[in-house]
Amino acid sequence: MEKYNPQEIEKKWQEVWNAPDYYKTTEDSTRPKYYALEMFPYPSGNLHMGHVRNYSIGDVVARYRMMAGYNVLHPMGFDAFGMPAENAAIAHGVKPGDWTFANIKNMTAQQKAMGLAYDWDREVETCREDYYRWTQWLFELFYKRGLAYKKEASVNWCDTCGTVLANEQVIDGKCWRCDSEVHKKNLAQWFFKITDYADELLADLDKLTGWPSRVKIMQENWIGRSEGLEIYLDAPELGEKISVYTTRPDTAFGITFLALAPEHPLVEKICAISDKADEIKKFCEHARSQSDIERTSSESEKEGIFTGVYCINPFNGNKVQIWVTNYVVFEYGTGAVMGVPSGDQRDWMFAKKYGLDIILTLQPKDKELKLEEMDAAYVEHEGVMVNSGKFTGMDFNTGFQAIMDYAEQQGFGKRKVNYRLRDWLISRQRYWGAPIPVIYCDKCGEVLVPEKDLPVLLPDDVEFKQGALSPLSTSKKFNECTCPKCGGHAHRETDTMDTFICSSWYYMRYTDPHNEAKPFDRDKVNYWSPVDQYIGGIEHAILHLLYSRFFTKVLRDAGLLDYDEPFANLLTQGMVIKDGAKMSKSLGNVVSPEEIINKYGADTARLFILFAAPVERDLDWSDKGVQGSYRFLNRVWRILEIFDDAIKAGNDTYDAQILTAEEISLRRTLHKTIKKVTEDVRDRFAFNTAISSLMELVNAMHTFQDKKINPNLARELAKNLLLMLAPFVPHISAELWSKFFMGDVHKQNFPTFDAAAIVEEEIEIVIQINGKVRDHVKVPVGLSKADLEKFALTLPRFDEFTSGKKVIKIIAVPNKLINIVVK
RNA sequence: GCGGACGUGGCGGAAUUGGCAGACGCGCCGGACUUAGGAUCCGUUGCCUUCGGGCGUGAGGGUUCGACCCCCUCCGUCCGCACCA
Repeated sequence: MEKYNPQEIEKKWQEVWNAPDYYKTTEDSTRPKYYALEMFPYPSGNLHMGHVRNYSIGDVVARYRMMAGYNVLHPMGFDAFGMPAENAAIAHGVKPGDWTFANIKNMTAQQKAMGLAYDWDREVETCREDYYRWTQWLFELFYKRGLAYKKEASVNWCDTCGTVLANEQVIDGKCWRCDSEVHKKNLAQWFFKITDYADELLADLDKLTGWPSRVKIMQENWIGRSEGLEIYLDAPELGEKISVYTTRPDTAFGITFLALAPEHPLVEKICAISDKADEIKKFCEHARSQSDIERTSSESEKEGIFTGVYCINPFNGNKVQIWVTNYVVFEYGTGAVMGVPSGDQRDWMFAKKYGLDIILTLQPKDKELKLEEMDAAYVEHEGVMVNSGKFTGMDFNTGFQAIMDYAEQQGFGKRKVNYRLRDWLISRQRYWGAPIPVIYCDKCGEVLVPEKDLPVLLPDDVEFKQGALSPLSTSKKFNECTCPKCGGHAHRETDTMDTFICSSWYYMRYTDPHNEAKPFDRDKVNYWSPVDQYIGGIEHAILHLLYSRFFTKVLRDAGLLDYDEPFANLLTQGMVIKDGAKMSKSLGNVVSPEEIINKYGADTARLFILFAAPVERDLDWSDKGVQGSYRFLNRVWRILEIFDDAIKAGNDTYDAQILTAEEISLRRTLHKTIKKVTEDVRDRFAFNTAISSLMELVNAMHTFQDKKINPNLARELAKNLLLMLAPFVPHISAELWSKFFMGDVHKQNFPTFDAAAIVEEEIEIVIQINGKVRDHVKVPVGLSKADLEKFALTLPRFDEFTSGKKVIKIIAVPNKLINIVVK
């Protein structure tokens, strides 16, 4: 047999797998379905190790399920709209589409060089007309359902990207993509009403038993549900009632000031009657010029200005100063906050800074608080109410409810649920995205592009000027149009959609990718969905995963599909790091997948990446470790070469009774390995331990390298080893299989273990004295607790172990140990 | 500040239900083969040791016959959220 030559055999098998029908998938009611999915990539041009890890994991899952008898959907595609294509256009004058498709071509070649089992016929590219046509169609569906609206708002603006961003896409005050500072701008923008689904998005997290709790907690925090009371405070000078929202209605008697956000509409009204109008306006300008970070970081200084206007606390009739402050967030609650310095640390600090009154409303039970001695607010949710009129004396829980009841009875308050989640800002002032299919008519106003006219195509006569508003507005043929309703003069919306919209439904399109009449067929999407195993990075814990859940629920309500959640199980893989840091060009620690594959082959790359760490954890890249994986594949090759004659001489059915003791033991190792690998792959995604047990098996086979081996056993070993290796290292498995066996290794059934082969007659148990291991003895398997206790007394070294001491008791655990407790 | 995860040999990691800590791999050391070895094969490898054993899973305490695993306190690393009223 020739030497293991990965370059040669990998090319050979990839050609087989790339045949158009090889991995073609169709619905099949006779087998259970399994939808395995890796997050589709942005076509940056080259695969990086993170992709290799992602696809290696997904491929093991998919190939294992295929061999285990499932009808597996395993597709791949590209999240192909996005900024880098546009930047390439600005920098090098290439067309975004040309740049994108060239990158896709390159990356597809690299994916194929990994030997991945994809149904390429289902490939989806979100920048293609036959895809974004349906993205636009879905936008219209949202619009018709009242879930898409345009409004002027203070929004996040990234100068570098020249566009607005959704809240989810601002990380620590910085742009998620380019890391530059984001600031606020007032613009009329399109939003998706994700807040309508806040409650369900939160509640259904409980259904996601196959998701890491980490991700669910992050989404829970992001949605940020809270229950409280809205209170209306009369402001006689303004002739208005001011609404505030609080989660601490029990402290309402302690209100000593009211804080408005600078953006609050009442501020203007106040300025109209206040003699401090100039100062107030100046303060508001100052606050608005601050970044979100400056305004909302818990470290930054709280600032405010008294307006000179008052309102009335409806609970006790107290006159309350109205302030404008920089720390109240306009978008949350009512944009106005009641100030209770005794019960809220921020209010405490604010009151201390500006010398405002403080009224204590809650006393802890164990010690008495005195205002003069306090240096912080009392924020605990327990104690007895004080200074609270008829509520004085009630304990926290009773008073909390009683105050809300009272406010509702009196009509100056209402129980309210609030969310931190904001609506999803989906317009982008960029070119390379799906145009928002809306027309503005001089007479009819906002009009949807009729379905028959979709897609609204991207024009090619645009100018890319960084920083300029919407490149689409520079296109002559795009901008001007006629109104679909009245035929009059109109112009088009020139913003495009957030690319996260494209990626919110691609996994549905995979189930019916060529449909020209609708985004996907309902029966097909229902057959395949939900995704049984979704695999990707933790960076999408909120973003893509929250948006996709939202989309699924909207499309369900619209009757397009019949399930609640898109991804039944989620696996968040760790990063690939080197020298203690994430691989990055600037650190110069990047290892190119192409290089590794050229040098050692895809099988080695896949094996190493699956073996080196558990999938959820970060993986330390090690060149030496890669060599170790390469060495292992050579060992597999070599041992089958050594067994060559035996394997070919053996039969598939034989009587295992005739084996020697050593052979029986080797066969036992084989079947234990089958059990272990099956459980590790199927139940735990513990590919590292699955591979380590395969290594143990190969090591055990090597003990026969100089010995005669029963040909039937050699055959059984080779067959099952290759079947188990097939999902991990498909090329070498296919090659070796073809040398010894008929058919296609990947179309065989994954092996099942022979329970009889695993049974051992004797087992070694541990003898402990006071919990310390002192000896090992062999006993028959299954010896009962009672028999084991009796057996303990007959141990040859029993007297030695217990001499001079008193035996207190004997603990026996069948098949495990005997522990003799002495004193 | 709040929430979460993690902490095991020189390194990556294993120990799935409270029952032999360190599987497997890397590295190191030794041996075989060899003109040669950076190929391959075999073996050793937690620390200490008077060779009986002692110690050992971030630190300290607890529960238990028995704890990497459960409980308490603390330290460290990483991640998420962070004036959301």
